[in-house]
Parts: sequence; structure tokens; C-alpha cells
Amino acid sequence: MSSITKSKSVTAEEITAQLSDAVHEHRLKPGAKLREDEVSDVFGVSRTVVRQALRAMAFEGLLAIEKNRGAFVAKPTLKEAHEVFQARALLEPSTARAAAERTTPEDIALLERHISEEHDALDKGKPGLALKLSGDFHLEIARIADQQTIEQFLKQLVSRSSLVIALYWKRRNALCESNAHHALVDALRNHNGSSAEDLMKGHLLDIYSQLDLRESDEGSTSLKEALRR
Amino acid sequence: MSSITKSKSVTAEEITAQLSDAVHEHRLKPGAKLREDEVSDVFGVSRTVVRQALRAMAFEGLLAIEKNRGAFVAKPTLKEAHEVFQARALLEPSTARAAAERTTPEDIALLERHISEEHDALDKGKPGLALKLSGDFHLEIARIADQQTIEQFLKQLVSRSSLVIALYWKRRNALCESNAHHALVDALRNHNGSSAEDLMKGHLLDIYSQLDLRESDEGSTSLKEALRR
DNA sequence: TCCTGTATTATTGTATACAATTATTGCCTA
DNA sequence: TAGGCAATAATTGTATACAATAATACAGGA
Repeated sequence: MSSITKSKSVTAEEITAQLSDAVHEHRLKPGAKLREDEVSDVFGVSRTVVRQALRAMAFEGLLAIEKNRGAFVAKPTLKEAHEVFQARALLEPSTARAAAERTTPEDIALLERHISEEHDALDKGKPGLALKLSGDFHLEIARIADQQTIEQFLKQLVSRSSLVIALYWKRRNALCESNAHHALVDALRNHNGSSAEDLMKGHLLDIYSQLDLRESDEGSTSLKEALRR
Repeated sequence: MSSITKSKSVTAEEITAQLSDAVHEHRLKPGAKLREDEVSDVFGVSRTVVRQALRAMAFEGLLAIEKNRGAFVAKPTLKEAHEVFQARALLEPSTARAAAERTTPEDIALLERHISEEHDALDKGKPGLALKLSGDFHLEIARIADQQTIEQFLKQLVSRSSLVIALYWKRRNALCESNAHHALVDALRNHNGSSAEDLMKGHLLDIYSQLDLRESDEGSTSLKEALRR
């Protein structure tokens, strides 16, 4: 929670945004607990508004709130991990196709700026930031498609993907996916919908295949935690 | 809010459920305001827990919370109405296909019970209840498919569909869709995935075509409300 | 030492008081 | 009478106090 800034009157939305960024960038890791008065101290507001923020994040699947125990950064199970990418496979390719018909030069500029920021982040040794930007890239495509409902779902799916990647990514220093994003931008620029759809499908499969989603003992659940439920 | 029962200690989830039912059954109509202390009086809890419930409903798209003004039953725009059914068209057919591979005799029994309850509700002149049951039928299929993530999204989409139907349904007394549901159950019983997929696709298109989604003055917004924004 | 039950502490859940904002009413004036 | 302004009321937003629950520490006995 280093780069969190406090100011005079912080809204619940700002807290949600800053904490969400921290989760996306893996500064807050799956399983981490967020105590209410700790967060309220950091942001200088009462627990009331902190609870709003935490509940909002729970709705997005970023946190799991356990009654009388508190809010924890979510730890998606293997099943949830599969489900997230199955849902993305249903939503994103056709959304990319729709986006291709509507992409403007300004959109292209924005997407390319996005990609270069992503590269910068990787160069500067900030893989968490790069991952967050990579997720935003996907959301940007839903925005271009002018599909707010799908964009909203996708926001949740991208959030959960970030947690899935934190838990199940095979090798830490993969140079991954920038090529796929470049190719997608090309397809969008040329208003080539079916190409965009195919590229997106392949891109998602590519990410999916880089995850280690074999059966295991469900991550690092401690004995104590296992016995609790 | 007639059939709402109060008991000694009501949780936010119960309030959410009861209010959601009221919205689904169109006892609470789009645009209706839910004042916090009114709801807290009805359920016998403090505003704190009521606000939890209202915010949860806002996340599902059932309510729109306007800052310093309160919570109102949502009024989906035409664009949102289109988006809801586009999203359903992406998610539900393939989910029905997946469900067909996993449907058990118990599932069939449950679904048939569902359909008969739906008929009962129609016979007894409770079209709102019938509509709610009809939505639950679709959720049940996602449950059978064992896709919790998609089920969660679908829950939101079905909720919003209920609002869309309240606002844009063409003729009030359509005898509608029970045949489609019967056909779907048959396909599921026979584990016929592609049939289930096709039937679902057609069923959604059928509902969609019975909506009056042409451009208009956005429904029955009052003059006062129209001037406010 | 290890287990168990109990006392203590820490943390979340709920209610309530107060502040800030918006809606309403009534009055005054043109 | 209509419009605007001010005062009042109604409603939501936030902070805080207290209650309920869970986690921890500790003591006693096998």
C-alpha cells in the first residue's frame, strides 16, 4: 500500500479504485486481509465509507468478505479460474468483432499509447503495472464496441483474471502478449471484424494455456484455514 | 410492498431478496423510490443494513442510486435493453449446450415443477410471479451447466430483463413462452446439446422480438424528472 | 508437553447521532 | 398570478458508540 495518497475527503469510489489497482498490480496478494480500521486510518475516513469500498470490491470478485472475519483478497479456485476464461471466451471475441466496425483513429491512438505504456512498465521492472495495463487494453475494446453491459462484466472478469494469474501463472518472467495486442490493433484499424474476432479468440487461448490449471491442493491453503470450514 | 414480512432480526440478504422479488414481480415499478428509513421501518432494522441491501441491488442493476437523492428502481434505456439481450444471446445458448451434457433426472423434475408453477401463477392471475419464475428457469439452466460465473452474470441480466419487460413489453396479456421452455427441457433430457443451444437462441430472439424497442421519448419520464437532468 | 477451557483482546456488525444536501413550503415582489 | 428567494422540512452521507462475534493468550490438569 505504498503509493496510496491521502487527501482531505476521500470517496468510497477512490478507495475502491486505489485498492483495486493494488490488487491488480499484485501489491496486495490473494489471501491478504484488509482490516477496516487500518484502511480507514490510511485514507482518513470512517469505517462506514471503507465498508462501502470493500463491499463494492467484493461484488467485483476482488475480495471475499467472510462474516465476522473480514475482507480478504480473493483466491479463485481452479474451477473459478476455468470459468473466468470460459466466460471471456464467450464475450470477448464477438465484442472485438463489433469493435472493429466502430474503431476510430482516436481509438487506435489510444490503444497504441496503451501498448507502449505497457512496454515501458515492463522495461522499468514493473510487471504488475504492465499486467494491469494489459487488462485495461481488453476493457478498452469493449468500450470501443460501445457495449457497456459487456464492458461491466468484462471488468469483473479481467479483475478475476488478474488474481488467477497471480495464483496460477507458470513462469514469472514471460515476455508474453504484446504481439497479440499489436495484431489486434491492426485488425481494428482495418475494420477487419472477423480477423479481430479470431485474434482475440487465439489471444485468450494463449493466455489460458500459459496458466498451470492442473488439479492440485488448491494453492497454499493452510491446515488451519482448511479446518475452519 | 404488501407481502413483505418482518421478523426479529432481518439480514441485508433477506431484504435484498424480498425487494428483488418485488421488483421482478413488478410490484415495485421502474422509477419507484425506496427511502431508507421507510424500508428500515418495514423490516425493523437500522438504515445501516438497509443501505447494504440497496447497494447490493444497485450492483445487480436493479436500482440506480443517485448521490444525495436516493435509490430508485432502475429504468433501463433502449440501449441498455438491447445490450442486455445481446449479452444473453452470447452467454445462454452455449450454456444450454453445456447443461445438456450434465442434466440429471432430478434437474428435469425440478425444471418441470418450475414450468407448472409458472402455469399456475398465470392461471391465478399473477403474471408478475410467472415472469419471475420464468427468469429463474433460465438461471436454473446455468446452474445445471455448473457455471457459477456465468450464472452470476445471468442473474444480473435476468433482473434487468425483468425491468426491460416492464418498460417495453408490447402486449400485456401474451400467453408467451411456455412451449419454448418445454422444448428446452426435452432437449436437456435427451442430452441433445446442439438442440438445446438452438432452442435457447430462438427463445431469446422470440422474447426480444416481442419487445417494443423502437426509438421513443424514453418511456414515461415525467416532465419534472425530465427537466432535472 | 500437549490439550482444553476460560479470560482477554481484537475486529467486525449494527444502531444512532449529527452533518451535508436536497426538496418543499410560504412569502414577497413585480 | 408567476417567479424567485428564504426558511423549513425531509432525506441522504458520514462518523462514532456500542454490541456481537471471532481470534488470541493464558492458566490448569492430564
